[in-house]
Amino acid sequence: MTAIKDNNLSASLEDYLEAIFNLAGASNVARSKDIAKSLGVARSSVTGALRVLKKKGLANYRPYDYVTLTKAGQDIAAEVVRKHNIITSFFVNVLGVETDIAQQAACRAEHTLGPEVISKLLCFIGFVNKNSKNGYDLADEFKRFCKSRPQNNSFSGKQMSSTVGLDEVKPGQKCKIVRIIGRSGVNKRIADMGVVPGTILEVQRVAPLGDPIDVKLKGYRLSLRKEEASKIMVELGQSE
Amino acid sequence: MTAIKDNNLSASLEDYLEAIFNLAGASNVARSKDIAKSLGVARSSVTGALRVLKKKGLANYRPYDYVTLTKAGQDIAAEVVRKHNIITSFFVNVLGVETDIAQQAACRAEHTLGPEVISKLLCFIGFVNKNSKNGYDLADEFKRFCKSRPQNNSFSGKQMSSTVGLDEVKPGQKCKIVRIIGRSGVNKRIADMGVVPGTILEVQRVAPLGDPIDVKLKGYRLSLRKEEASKIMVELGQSE
DNA sequence: TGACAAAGTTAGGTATAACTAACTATACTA
DNA sequence: TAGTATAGTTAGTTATACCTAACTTTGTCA
Repeated sequence: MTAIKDNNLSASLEDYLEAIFNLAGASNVARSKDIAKSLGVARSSVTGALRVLKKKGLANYRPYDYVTLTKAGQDIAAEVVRKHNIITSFFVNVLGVETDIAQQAACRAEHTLGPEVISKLLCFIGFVNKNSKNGYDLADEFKRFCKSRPQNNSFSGKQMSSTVGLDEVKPGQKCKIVRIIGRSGVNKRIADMGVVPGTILEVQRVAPLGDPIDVKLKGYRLSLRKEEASKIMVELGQSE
Repeated sequence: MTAIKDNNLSASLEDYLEAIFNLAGASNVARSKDIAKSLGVARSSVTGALRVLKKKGLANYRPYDYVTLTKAGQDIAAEVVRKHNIITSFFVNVLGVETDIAQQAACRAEHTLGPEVISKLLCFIGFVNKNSKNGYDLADEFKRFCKSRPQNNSFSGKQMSSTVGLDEVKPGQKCKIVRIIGRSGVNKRIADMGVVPGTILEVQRVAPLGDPIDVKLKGYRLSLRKEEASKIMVELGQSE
């Protein structure tokens, strides 16, 4: 039970670590102003973050002094940078995403992809490179493939049933009742009026604040309160 | 200037939307308890999130009532689910990551990958599938490639110079001074004592609280305060 | 050396997103 | 139909991570 290494750094703190690591570069030193600029935050936010990093033993920080990373801080920062580079490299070299868009996406994704995915990604980049040397350039081949079918946006995975509440239907639209939600009391009242699943109805008029809503069904008119209408789930686009 | 659609949903709210969308499934209705369970949060947190989603016009919510998504909410949820599926599919089918790890990673990454990356990813999955039909199974080939070189963890992108403050060096270790940070006053004082970049020194004793630190350099001993030592950046692993 | 600008800090405030504990509404069941 | 279990809400607290405005420290230069 002796102080297990607490690796649970927030994405924000990892960003600070990475920024300091990158700024340190040649001089091993980062200045608060530059950290603030590179992360696009106020100077005072940097002060706060540095206090936390110091408390976690990742940065050497004393007020009004230069900032350096401890060994532990450097290790984490190096890992973040490594992830960042792997992800960017994949986006740019394999997927062919534009460099600055890839950079931004990588910066956001680097905190969320775990070691399994990262190592596979690294391996995959190696695979693509090796293949490219063997005469079959995968990245190139993929680029050609992309051009041949530019807009293939069909990957829904789930059949989108466009079911909405009756309170969202606009005047003039026809729809079919799919299901009625709600407690027995209200439910029964409107069921008595012929409002049951399967019924096709047409919205005729919606009052300014959406209450009440006038609908036509089975030849007669009905005025529903918005609260009731929201409980009647309907399917749009009924031609008849 | 008429109310431009505010698409800036937090990752947390997108998660709620996705959970409601998935729970709704057959019945078009989600219950607070189930949302809480599927996201692993307290029931009261769901109430709070639902209030926000209602205010943004994404969910139909009234206290003690069932929850449904508005058309707008459904659209966003469907997009999140779509992303989720694309990312998971890529992780599992192309990279060969284990399904539940891929699910978790996808769930975290789905909020951070923008449309460019997602569309490329989608396209890439199509590319891999097509290739697999043409006799060259890319995913399979990659799996074999992975096995042939299991531990290829070299992707640093940046030369890791293991430079730390002298205050982090343990007794007995030798190191070389790389750089001295700090204001002229202190800087000059220790420079006069022979502490200049390039010097190799050995840490002899560190007092209990890390202050002072006794070092040996150029044949004589020196006692440094921790504050001073932290400003002396050194490179570890000097054999001589 | 003393005034000034730049860098850094503090204080105080906001928003998000979670929690626990206590309360209230709803639904079920005898 | 009364009592109770469950679901849902409110109130109050915590932690993160940002902000602005005002203050302090530091370094430079005339």
